[in-house]
Amino acid sequence: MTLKDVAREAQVSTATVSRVINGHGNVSAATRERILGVAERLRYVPDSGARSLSTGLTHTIGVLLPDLYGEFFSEIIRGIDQAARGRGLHLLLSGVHGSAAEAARVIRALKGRVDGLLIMSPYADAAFLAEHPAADTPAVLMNTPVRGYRHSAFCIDNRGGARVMVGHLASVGHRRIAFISGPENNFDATERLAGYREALRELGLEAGERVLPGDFSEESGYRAAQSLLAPQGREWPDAVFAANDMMALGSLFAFNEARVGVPTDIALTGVDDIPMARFVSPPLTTIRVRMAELGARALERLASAIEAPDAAPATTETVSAELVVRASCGARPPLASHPRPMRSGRAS
Amino acid sequence: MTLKDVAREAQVSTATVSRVINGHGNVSAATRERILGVAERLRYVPDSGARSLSTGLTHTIGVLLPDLYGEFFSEIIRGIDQAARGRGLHLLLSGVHGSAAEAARVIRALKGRVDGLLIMSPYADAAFLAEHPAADTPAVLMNTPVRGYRHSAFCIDNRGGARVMVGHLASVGHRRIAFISGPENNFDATERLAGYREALRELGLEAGERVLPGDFSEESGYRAAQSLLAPQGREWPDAVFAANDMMALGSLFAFNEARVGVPTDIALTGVDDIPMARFVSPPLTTIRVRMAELGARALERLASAIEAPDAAPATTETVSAELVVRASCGARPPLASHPRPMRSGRAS
DNA sequence: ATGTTGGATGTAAGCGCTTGCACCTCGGCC
DNA sequence: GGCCGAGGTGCAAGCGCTTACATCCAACAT
Repeated sequence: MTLKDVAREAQVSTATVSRVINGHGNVSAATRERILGVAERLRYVPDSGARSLSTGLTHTIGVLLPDLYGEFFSEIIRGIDQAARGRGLHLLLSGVHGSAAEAARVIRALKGRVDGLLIMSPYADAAFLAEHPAADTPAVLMNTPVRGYRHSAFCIDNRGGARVMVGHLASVGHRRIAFISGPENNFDATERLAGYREALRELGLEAGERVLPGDFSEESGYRAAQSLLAPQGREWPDAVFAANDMMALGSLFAFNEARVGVPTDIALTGVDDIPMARFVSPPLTTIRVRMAELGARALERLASAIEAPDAAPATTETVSAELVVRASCGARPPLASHPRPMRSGRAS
Repeated sequence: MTLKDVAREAQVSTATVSRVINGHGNVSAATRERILGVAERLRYVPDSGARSLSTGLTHTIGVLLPDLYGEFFSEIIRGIDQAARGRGLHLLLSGVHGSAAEAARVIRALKGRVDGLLIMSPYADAAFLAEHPAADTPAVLMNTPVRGYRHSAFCIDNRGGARVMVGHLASVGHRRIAFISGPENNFDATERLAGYREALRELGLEAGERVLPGDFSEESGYRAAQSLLAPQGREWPDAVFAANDMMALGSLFAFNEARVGVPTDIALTGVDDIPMARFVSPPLTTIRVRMAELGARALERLASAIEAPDAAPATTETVSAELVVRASCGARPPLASHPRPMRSGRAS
């Protein structure tokens, strides 16, 4: 079962077997065949753990995500996996829920098992990274506020996406554009809010600025819309821009309940392009973020950083967000057409 | 940076340092403190790879999934991750796309890096498992047709779920129940079809049996519904039971286009309870499968198999599928109420 | 015939850690 | 006072593999 067994059986040294298994060095054809035969017969499978110890290479990437939940992360993982497969790398996955301390513990536990780290964690700030044991391991950050001190980073262009959306709403004729924000301490959320405000400023629409609290949940979007419609409230805005699609959906239900027409009475848009966005009525105009691409690019970057540790300096790149125009923004008549077919819901 | 460095610095042998780090053996308080201090100062982090080689334990589970795509697998992974975290295990993830050969290659590559395998692959049949190198590694199968030869297995109760659905439709008064099937070589699909047929038989509704081809895609559901409505066709069935929700949605669009009322003219149901199911109009009656639970239970089973290799025999367990009654089956008036709030769409 | 290759193979020293066993040092006991 | 036991520590042999270096030998050049 081990190299040694094969060596003994084939009457050669372990070195020779190792050479054959790895295709290294000079081994005569005869010996090679013999060894291969024995290995086959003994069902020998090399122990990659031992190999890693010896070579210092694990061909494995540690992936730290804040949560393994939902379509969002499944997309990232898919992108990472695809890129990893292309490079013959394995993925050691870890959903980090708790504190910075937990994140640090996980990273420590990965020492000696991974060649590099892909980190997406709210706790992965500069202090954390400087202080903690990731120091000696190549790492790439995903969607963190940290601008690369020594690590490359990939971020979603939340700010740009929000600006594009506001620009689009304005171009369709909406002047008073309200915003339903996300959690206050959330990086994505604050960036989107900032983009919204910037765009209003640039377009001279500050007068219509109105920010409603939200927390990314459908429920909070529902409440935000209700507060907007409250009788004692001000005049309705022309459009509501929710910081994510789930809140936009919540708002949509509130509007439906109140018999407020979307987009006839009020336009509505979101961010994320979740699968449901195209299925609701009216289909939701939103911002699509290529999470799979983000994951794939981050892995590629990490892989090159591992291959050539000091070839390139740490960079911070941005994955562009793209406007997806459907009916809810009023740019098109809300026709009840058949959406384009989706990928199969089940794969097994 | 290594054990040896700490030992030298603290003027003790590596054995003692190892004991302190692992909390083993008898070490005087004084020495322990000194070593801990040095370790801290040197930022020593044990190399878990080396530790694994020495102990033979990796505390890592290899997870083989057919594809890392979509909500379905993200749920399984989440369940696995949660259970793994609870037991202090890491996850080595691998999406296996191609052939049985590729699956075998991946399993070989995992030798020495994992303590056990969680396998979900259409290629993981009995022959594959007997032949291939998983033989010496504890493994648990998920949702495969194989009945445990030496491996435990967890399956979704597709057949039972389908029967429950047919029973429900019948109880609501539908007699002629059509079925849109999934891919022919798909295990889930064939089980659901079998359940449908069994239930019809038991209920004496064979006369209404009608199976339309489908492939789990929305598009195929759309076409199936169209063929059902085709003018030259037979009389419409009372209900259409699609083998998954995506096809049910496709059918729903076809019915909408044809101005066929659901559930007034025709009832419609699916399987999977994808998030969209509750958002469409009318909300879709469906079968919910607890994928996260399946993943979690499979991991628990594997973990105990690893701890006590021959404590329990291989078992095949079934994860129950549960009926979710909404409006599309005609059991309730299709009211446009606000669905219960969903979990946040974004977590970062 | 002797020195020189260079291909084929073996030797053995690690990689960083764990752990059975041996060793030492005491306090306590008869 | 010698013996025992036990806590505290070190020694060294692995775990399974890779790889620099040494070795050997046939073939070849001079």
